[in-house]
Amino acid sequence: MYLRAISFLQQQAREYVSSQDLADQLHLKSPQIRKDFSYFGAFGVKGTGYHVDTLIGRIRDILKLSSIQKAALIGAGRLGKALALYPGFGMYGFEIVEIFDSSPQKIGKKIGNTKIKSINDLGDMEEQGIRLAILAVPSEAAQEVADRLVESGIRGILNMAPCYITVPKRVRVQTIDIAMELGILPYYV
Amino acid sequence: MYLRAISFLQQQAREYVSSQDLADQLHLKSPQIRKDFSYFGAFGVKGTGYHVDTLIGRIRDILKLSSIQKAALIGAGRLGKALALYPGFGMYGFEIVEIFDSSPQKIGKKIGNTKIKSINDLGDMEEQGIRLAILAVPSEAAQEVADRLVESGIRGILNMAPCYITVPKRVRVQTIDIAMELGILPYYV
DNA sequence: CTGTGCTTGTGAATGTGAACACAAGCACTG
DNA sequence: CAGTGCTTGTGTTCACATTCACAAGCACAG
Ligand SMILES: NC(=O)c1ccc[n+]([C@@H]2O[C@H](COP(=O)([O-])OP(=O)(O)OC[C@H]3O[C@@H](n4cnc5c(N)ncnc54)[C@H](O)[C@@H]3O)[C@@H](O)[C@H]2O)c1
Ligand SMILES: NC(=O)c1ccc[n+]([C@@H]2O[C@H](COP(=O)([O-])OP(=O)(O)OC[C@H]3O[C@@H](n4cnc5c(N)ncnc54)[C@H](O)[C@@H]3O)[C@@H](O)[C@H]2O)c1
Repeated sequence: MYLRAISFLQQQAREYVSSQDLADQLHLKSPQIRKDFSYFGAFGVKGTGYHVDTLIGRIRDILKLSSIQKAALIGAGRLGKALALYPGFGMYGFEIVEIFDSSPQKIGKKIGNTKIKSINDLGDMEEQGIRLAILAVPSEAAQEVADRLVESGIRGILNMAPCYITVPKRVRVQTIDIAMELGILPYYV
Repeated sequence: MYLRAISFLQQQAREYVSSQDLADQLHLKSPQIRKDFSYFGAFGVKGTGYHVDTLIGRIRDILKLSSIQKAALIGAGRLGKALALYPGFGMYGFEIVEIFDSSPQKIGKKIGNTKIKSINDLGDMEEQGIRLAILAVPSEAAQEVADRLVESGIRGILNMAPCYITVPKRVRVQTIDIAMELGILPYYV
């Protein structure tokens, strides 16, 4: 969240930012931000604020986003297609290098410059340096595909299906349930 | 989250569920679940668990998801198209009744059964009983469109653009930044 | 109708994160 | 070089959420 906000400031050629500025932008309190940054090691300048470039570098290092991270996309349906063509992953240094699907109609076709391969040709992801996967298959297939991904050496899964998937401890899953997020709104409205 | 998990059990014709069962499924501790449900008012049966149908009804009531909620979609791009055709909103009682875009190439075309209208014909959402909007426009346009939505009487916005938008206090915003969620993974991997 | 086995509901203890308040420090001015 | 204005870093306080532990209660069996 900080990385996104501060990258935005970088684009505007801002050199320094104060905790108060960030707090206003992110709708947080300024001590919160100073405490967080202090855990990274102190590098703010009293009276001036934090050096934007330094801050971005530090956060990227901590999040291990300094080097390009390869990712595989599973499921070339409506959502999968949108994700495959989404340029926003680039900002965090992600690159979708493989797309897999199970549908014979889709295998062999291309999305952008990437050819859709059969899920049966998943192979060894670890060997290819692909540690992340984006899962955009129907809920019913999510667990089965996750199992295959784990077997192939994937270490992190971004799950777009509205269901829990079970994986070994060494694998990290992050689930986004878009409908659920929308479901939060009526309560407050 | 509870609603999703328990709806799943309902589909499997499960009649009762214990806090322990749910805890295992959601990777939580069972007292957490009992505490949460106790805030809703006690209605579990000792020795048996919670009645699935009653629980779902209660949670839907609290979240104001008992009646159908109309929603407008803004932005008929790649993501917008996927969202417009996504059946998963139905589970929470949502229905996308209007689609708006600014591109002359898209206005007038249909996605599913819904015609894409011009953003200039937004009109009065409140009058039409539309209180929610899904925002799937480029980041640069997000704030401007949000302002127009607020003006038209929208009360809740699901923002898919990777940026903060500022709205009056009476309006609630929920932002999903898909790339950011993926950005969390490398740290743990 | 009594005993056994679960499961709930909740007071108390624990853990954790946010907010406050302020000393310390840098920059810039005259 | 002293004075002024901002901003950081952090010890302390506070608030809240999670977890524990256990009495109370229901179902079902014999
Ligand atoms: N469409 C949306 O806007 C949206 C929004 C939120 C969540 N989702 C979720 O994302 C997932 C995909 O949604 P969608 O709308 O793209 O669905 P879709 O039906 O358009 O696409 C699913 C794709 O997955 C492929 N697939 C099915 N089983 C597979 C398997 N075992 N291995 C590999 N590929 C397989 C299908 O061939 C298809 O191409 C679903 O779980 C859905 O709930 C979608
Ligand atoms: N594509 C994805 O998978 C993906 C993933 C995560 C987030 N997002 C975000 O979702 C948003 C949309 O992404 P996309 O890939 O669909 O982009 P897109 O360029 O394909 O579509 C954007 C649509 O918005 C319309 N638009 C532009 N300005 C508008 C305005 N002022 N009023 C109404 N409509 C307007 C455009 O005509 C276009 O149809 C972006 O903010 C993007 O960052 C997309």
